[in-house]
Amino acid sequence: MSAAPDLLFRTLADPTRRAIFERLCREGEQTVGALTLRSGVSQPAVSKHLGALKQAGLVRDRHEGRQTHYSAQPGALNPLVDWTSQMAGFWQNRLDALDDLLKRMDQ
Amino acid sequence: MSAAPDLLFRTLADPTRRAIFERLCREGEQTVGALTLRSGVSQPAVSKHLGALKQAGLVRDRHEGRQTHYSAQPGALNPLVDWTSQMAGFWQNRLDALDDLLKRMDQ
DNA sequence: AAGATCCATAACCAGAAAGTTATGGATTTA
DNA sequence: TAAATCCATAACTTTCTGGTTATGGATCTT
Repeated sequence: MSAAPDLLFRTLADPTRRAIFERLCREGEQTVGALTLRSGVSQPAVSKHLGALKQAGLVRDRHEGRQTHYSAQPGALNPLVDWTSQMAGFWQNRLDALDDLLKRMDQ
Repeated sequence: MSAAPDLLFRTLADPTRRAIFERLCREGEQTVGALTLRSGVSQPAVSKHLGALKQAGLVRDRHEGRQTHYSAQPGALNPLVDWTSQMAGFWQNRLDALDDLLKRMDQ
């Protein structure tokens, strides 16, 4: 199985980090400074969160002069979607199997 | 906005706990003892994880004599699906907006 | 060139969290 | 009734993690 969901879940588990990612999704590319302003934490904390998001593939960075622009990379959420539908799928399969069983018993 | 995704992400971030949930999804209802066997951790640890999963609404428990049966509640994953598609949606909206802008400029 | 700004990294601290062993209540078995 | 089994909780330890302040390199401004 892919180890991808693990890193994604761990990365998105922190509220501050997830809020940063959400802002990037909603509002598009932002500099570290802009993100820091409404994050409620210090600039180094934001930088660290951005590093974690980047390592999980959830954001990209683009250097421009002395500032760094970050943007969301929502395709990185795909393993999460896959995992979720897989879980739902297992569930559904077992329901189907039960259904089949009941039908055969009914005959 | 709903605080639901937060608890879900936090709960599913732990690999051991997620593995337990996955097994319940794949194989259906299990007792604590059965889950403990292939979990790699002690029985109290499994009980604690099951408690966390239950609090997040991801599992149900059913008492039968001295054993407790747990089963997955995959509907609890819905807020996760919602959150994910919302993020993807924001992204798409911004792409559309950009597209519109370019079209208008093109005129 | 000097000063200011932006950001990343280092070093450190405190609280959260996952694991353990010990224990006890409830139920089943002998 | 006595012993064994199942599970949850308590108490404790250790590790991980998110936060801070301090600092420095790079770039922009004056």
